[in-house]
Amino acid sequence: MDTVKDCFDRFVLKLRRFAPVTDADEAALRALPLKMRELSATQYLVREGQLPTRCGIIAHGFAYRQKLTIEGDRQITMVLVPGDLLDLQNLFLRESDHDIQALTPLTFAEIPIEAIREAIDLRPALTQALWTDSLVEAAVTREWLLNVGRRNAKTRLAHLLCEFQLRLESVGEGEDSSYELPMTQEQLGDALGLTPVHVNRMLQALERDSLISRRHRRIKVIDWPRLRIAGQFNARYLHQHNMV
Amino acid sequence: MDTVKDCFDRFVLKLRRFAPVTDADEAALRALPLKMRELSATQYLVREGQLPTRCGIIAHGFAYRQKLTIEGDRQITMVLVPGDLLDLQNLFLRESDHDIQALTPLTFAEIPIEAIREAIDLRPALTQALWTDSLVEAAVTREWLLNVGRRNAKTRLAHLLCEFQLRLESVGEGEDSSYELPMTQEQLGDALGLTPVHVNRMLQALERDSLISRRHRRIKVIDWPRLRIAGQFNARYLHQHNMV
DNA sequence: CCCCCAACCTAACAAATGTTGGCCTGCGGG
DNA sequence: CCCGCAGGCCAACATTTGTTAGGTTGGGGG
Repeated sequence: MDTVKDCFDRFVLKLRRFAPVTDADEAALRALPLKMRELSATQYLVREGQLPTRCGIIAHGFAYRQKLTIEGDRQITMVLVPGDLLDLQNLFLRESDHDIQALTPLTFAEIPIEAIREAIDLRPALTQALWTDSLVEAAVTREWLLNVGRRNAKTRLAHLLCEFQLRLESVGEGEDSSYELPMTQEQLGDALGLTPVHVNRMLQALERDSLISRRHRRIKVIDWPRLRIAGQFNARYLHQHNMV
Repeated sequence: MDTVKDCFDRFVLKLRRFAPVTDADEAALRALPLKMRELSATQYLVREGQLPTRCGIIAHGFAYRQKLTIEGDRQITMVLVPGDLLDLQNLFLRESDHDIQALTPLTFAEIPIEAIREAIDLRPALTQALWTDSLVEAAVTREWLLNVGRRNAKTRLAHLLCEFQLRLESVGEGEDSSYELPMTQEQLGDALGLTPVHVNRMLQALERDSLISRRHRRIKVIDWPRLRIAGQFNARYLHQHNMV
């Protein structure tokens, strides 16, 4: 299997949802100098305060962005899936304002920031595609803020599960309404602003309501329509049909 | 007084914190076709689901981005101050995923999206400046997510007050450590994921601790160092020294 | 093959924050 | 000049979510 190809296939597939990408643009992306790298779970890709000079695209595995309070409480602000850009923001921002950490064993293509900068200078379509990607990420973060700020624990969790289902399906990782959710309940809590104990209670509640079933860490969505309602889920913020 | 000049002075001042903007770039911005518009408080600039075709820059007054749950609970995801872009994301995203609403009477320069698109096609420096601006906005949203998800009510409120102080100072609206905070306690609650009753309690707590004083809606920061500590405030996420 | 540890689960209790309802105040409009 | 009403304030009580602590389980490493 060709990891580099997988990586760019997913990446380009995603960009084409958001912006026009011609075959020539795609070729330019695939021609970028890169080095495939691997990390084991929990390793850091970027730490807050660092000045990174590379950018990554996930081929396999998951990662997440997190921020810490002074007391060490953690908020996960985004989960990154295959095809996602790891640290595009460092194209223009000097210091990273958050950590990026591997959630599972991770394979990614590492590209020098300078190479990306040259590519977008030459190809306005790539500027549009990447910029749009960062705008969509901001939209997802806004939705998470609504989720954490204004929805109760059960709704919040259901919403997150809906989002994963859609995002994983869209990169071909979710089969017949079930998917591997490689997060501990503690990490789910850190994404939702809840304690692991309460995440556990709410997972059981969703299971009791026959919205999902669980086996180890595989989530199976049993009743998508009702899960959607339970999570007040409206996919607009994912902007997946931006190019219609 | 020249409102258009005020508006662009602040706007360019802000961009120069983030990205190199030459005098020629600045001239190109100032040459954009625009129409000054005014709105009264509570009027909407953009509604979720709309396809806006214009972009605004605030000259005077405040606005905010908000999202609503199905039940009508509101989360304010960002407060916009003079010099801020009102809806740049609509440069590339079709449907707006949130509302933008005036918080106070508002004066802003309205620019057709097409004109901005042409300007950035001609001038890569403007692409960088505006893109960076949207990255900083995303960074602020991430910090708010941390704030709402992982900090207690008092810390959260103190953090928000610190952020306002800095952002207002940086556009010349905060004098001698006090500023007009034109938000009701209900709106503060909607920004913090709290009820107005609890915002009231926490404002009183901060006042009792002699960190701030209040007179109507004017906030005076009495003890900035201690307010910073109380709010666990670290300004890194504002990226105000990106160009150093 | 077994051991060990991380993750999961559970329950009793504690605390933070929300809810309700009512009163007070000041300001803008008639 | 007064009236009405939005915003602020307050207190009693309700609820959600957090805390602590301990027991259970399953899979990877030795």
